[in-house]
Amino acid sequence: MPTKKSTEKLKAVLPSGKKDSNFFEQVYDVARQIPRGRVTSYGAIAVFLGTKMSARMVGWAMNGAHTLKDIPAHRVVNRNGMLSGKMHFATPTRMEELLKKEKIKVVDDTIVDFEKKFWNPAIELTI
DNA sequence: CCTTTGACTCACT
DNA sequence: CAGTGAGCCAAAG
Repeated sequence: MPTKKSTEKLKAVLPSGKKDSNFFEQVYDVARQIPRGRVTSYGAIAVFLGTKMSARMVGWAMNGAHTLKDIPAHRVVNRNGMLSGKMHFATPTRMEELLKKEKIKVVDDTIVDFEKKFWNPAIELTI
């Protein structure tokens, strides 16, 4: 299990320079592993992390992930498949375009066939 | 240290 | 069926 690799990255993971925040680490680790052309939801990641009720934290972590640029935050949307976080990108249309580049159809700020493109970390990563 | 907020979700009205 | 409220946890101010 390539967990060691994630540990290396720990040094630059947090915006505040705090490397003890295991929560953020996990969120970033999962987000990085989202396959191209697939998407997941904040809630799914939250469940995977064990804090299923608090998907907000995932979104908050994504905010920090924005600085790292190695995190495909555009592949993470809310449970409806709507690009709720698009406004947090450089441009509101950036997220949409990134998704379209990955063959993901986006209509009205919502991912088409979201359930079909859905990537469940709890299953794919099989903890 | 206490208050506010935040890219969510579920549930009740 | 749609809207509003509350719950959840952690970080930033």
